[in-house]
This record gives sequence, structure tokens and C-alpha cells, in this order.
Amino acid sequence: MDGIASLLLDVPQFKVLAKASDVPQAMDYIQTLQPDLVITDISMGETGGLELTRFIASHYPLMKVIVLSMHDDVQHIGTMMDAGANGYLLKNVRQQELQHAIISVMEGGQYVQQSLSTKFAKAMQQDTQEKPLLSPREIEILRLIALEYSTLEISERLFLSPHTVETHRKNILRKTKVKSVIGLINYGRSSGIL
Amino acid sequence: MDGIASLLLDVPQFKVLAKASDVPQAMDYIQTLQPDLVITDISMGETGGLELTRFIASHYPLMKVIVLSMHDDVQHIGTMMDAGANGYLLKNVRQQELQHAIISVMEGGQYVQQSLSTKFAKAMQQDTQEKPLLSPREIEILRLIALEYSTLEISERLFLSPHTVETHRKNILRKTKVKSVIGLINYGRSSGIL
DNA sequence: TCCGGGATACCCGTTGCCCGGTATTTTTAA
DNA sequence: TTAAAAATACCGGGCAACGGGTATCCCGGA
Repeated sequence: MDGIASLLLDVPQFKVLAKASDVPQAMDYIQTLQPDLVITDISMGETGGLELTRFIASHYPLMKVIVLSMHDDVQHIGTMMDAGANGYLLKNVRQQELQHAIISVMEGGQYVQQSLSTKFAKAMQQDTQEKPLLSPREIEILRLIALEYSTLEISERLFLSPHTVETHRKNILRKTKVKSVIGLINYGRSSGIL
Repeated sequence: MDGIASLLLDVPQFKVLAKASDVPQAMDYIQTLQPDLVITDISMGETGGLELTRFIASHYPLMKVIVLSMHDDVQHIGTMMDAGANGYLLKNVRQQELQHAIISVMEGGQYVQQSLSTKFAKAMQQDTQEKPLLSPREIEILRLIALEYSTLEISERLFLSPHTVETHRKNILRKTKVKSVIGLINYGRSSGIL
């Protein structure tokens, strides 16, 4: 971790606000300092880094996250990027590429290390190739949710069991990776469903 | 009251489902028959009509309420309209204007008797003229709600008791007259707060 | 000077969302 | 045709949201 910090210290336009050695500490710093960018080492607690990334993505949508990892497989990259990471680099990244990644990310882009981007891009292509994500039925229900219909009201309107609507609702939440109806509305707006 | 009913009976597209002589009886009818429209005489029990209107507005948002009154002052009109009434007429209203009011209200509009609307509109103007509606604190909290913060998280972020946040949330819901966070988001979007 | 609104805080009860499952039928895709 | 996905339905539990109260403090306008 010190290695990374020293890499950054050499560059005047970057300022290291804090370094955290565990996830709770990191969360604390993030909430108090609210930095523009968080560099997360997912080798430290395995799942901790994933949770941290999800937390940042949902609570601070404008805050950027770059993941430092030692895993170069598509699964790990995909999981972190899905969780809301803006960049993914291996721990052996060179200073120049790290700086480049930071700049790209801060400008609103995504950055995956050169040596990984080829295989990841290929996987991504098959992965994100306009998969509808939500089924027609689910979209229908999402629209009704956005219109302030309760689960019970939706079930009455569509002649379904409330249980069915509940299941659909759960599946929608799972698929869109949001934590409540609020995220659902935001998702619907940004994806053009609503 | 019979005078009103007979006015309505002359018109084929209106059907009088029931007449109530006191508030509890009216509540009973409303809940069992769920009419499209309720015409309330606020001279009968003073506060009773106000409570009834509030009850309908909160429990049956789509049900319309027209208030028949003998008070022509701005206070009374404002109170009833704020409580959720869709129309306000004096008891001496002519049949033609009553019908017109009903049609306007059923089409989703608001109707205040011609002879009153001028003074009321003037009061309303000062009243609704960029009244911030939500206080700065409430707007702050609304924004955090939209970012998927829970009440507890908001309280921690603003160094407040969760109870306080709860109160603000309730006041926001009351002021914006929506029924859940979903309506809150929609309100925020349309009003430009979010 | 007094009143009202805003901000703060607390309590209690009900409702509905959310999460964790399981399971059947139908439809679609491989 | 066979496997996966979608749509349907049900159960039980936890907890946040919501509604309706009460109460104090402070400040700015009437």
C-alpha cells in the first residue's frame, strides 16, 4: 500500500488524503473526507473490497473507485466492475499506467489495465451485448412500482397473486443490483424504462 | 341537503348513491360504497366536514370531494382546499354551476365558485407564490433519501437523532402530499430539487 | 411582545418492503 | 428434445417506512 501512495505522491495534482488498512476504517475515511477517488486493494480482505466498492457506488455515485488486485481472471474483473468500480489494475502496475488510469477515471471513463483489457473486453462483449436484463413482465411491474402502486395493488391490477409480484420485485432488485425502490426508480430513469 | 340531491337527480349521468346526515354515517357509506364523488356540507358539524375531507384525501386519493359551505371567507376556503377538497361552493349555488363544478372536478381539476374564486385566487397567489414549501433542511434530507440513504444513515451523516430525521421525512411526505418515497423521488425530479 | 414555523427529539402501532428459501408450469433457446 | 429462463405461487421472519401523536427550543415577523 505504501508503494502505491509513494507512486502518487510524486505527482503534484494528486493529493493522498488518507490510507486505510481495513474496510471499516476505509468506510470511515470515505464518509468523513469524501475523496474524489478511492483506490481499493481487494487482496486485503477478499469480500471486503467488493462490499466497499458497492457501498461507494450506491452512496457516492460521483466518487470514483479504482481496484488494485492480483487476480487477472475475467470473473474477478467482471465482479468488481459490476459492483461499480471505475478502474481495474494489477498490483504490479507501472506508475505511468496508474496515472493514466486515474486521469481516465476522473474524466468519467472506465479503465482496465492494458494487459487485461483484451480478454476482458472479449468477455464483456458477450456479456453486455444488449441482454435485456429485465423480462417484459418485470418491466411492466417496475413501471407500476414507479407509479406508487403497492405490491398488493399491482397484484390486483395484473390479476396475479401478491406472492408472484413479490417474486418479480425481488428478481428485479437482484438483477438491477439496487437496494430499494429508490434505486429502482433511478435505474428505470437512467435506463429509459421509465 | 335534499335540495342538493334533487338538483343532481335531474341529470342522468349523475347517480346519488347515498345521503348521510352525520359524519360517522358518511364515513361508513364512503368506505362501503366508495363513490367517485362526495359532496360535503361543512355547516353540519363544523369540524366534522374538515375531518371527513382529510379522511377521504388520505384514504381514497382518487375520490373527489366538493365542499358546500355558507362561509365565503378565504380562511374557510383555504382550509378545506388544503385538506384535500377538489371543489368549494356556497350553499346557494345554482344548478348549472354545480354541474359545471362536478364535471371540472371529475376531470381532475379544482373548482371554486365564480363569486369566490377572484378573492380566493388572489389569496392563493400570495400563498403559493414561490412558497418554498420545503425548508432547506427538508430539501437536504430529501436529497439524501433520493440517494438511497436510510433514515438511520441520514441521521449519522447529519449528526441528528433518527427521530428527527423521521419527523422531517413525515413532514416532507405531508407537505408534498405523496404516499411514499417513490412519490418523493418523482416530486423531487419534477420540482427540480433533485 | 407574542405567536408561528422550523428544527430538534421521542413514542407507539401498523403496514409493506425486503430477504431467505422452495416449487410448479410454461416458454424459449440450445 | 432437453436444458435454461420466465412466470407463476407460497412461507416466514426482520426491519424500515409510515401514520399519528407529544414536546421543547429558537428565531423572525406581526
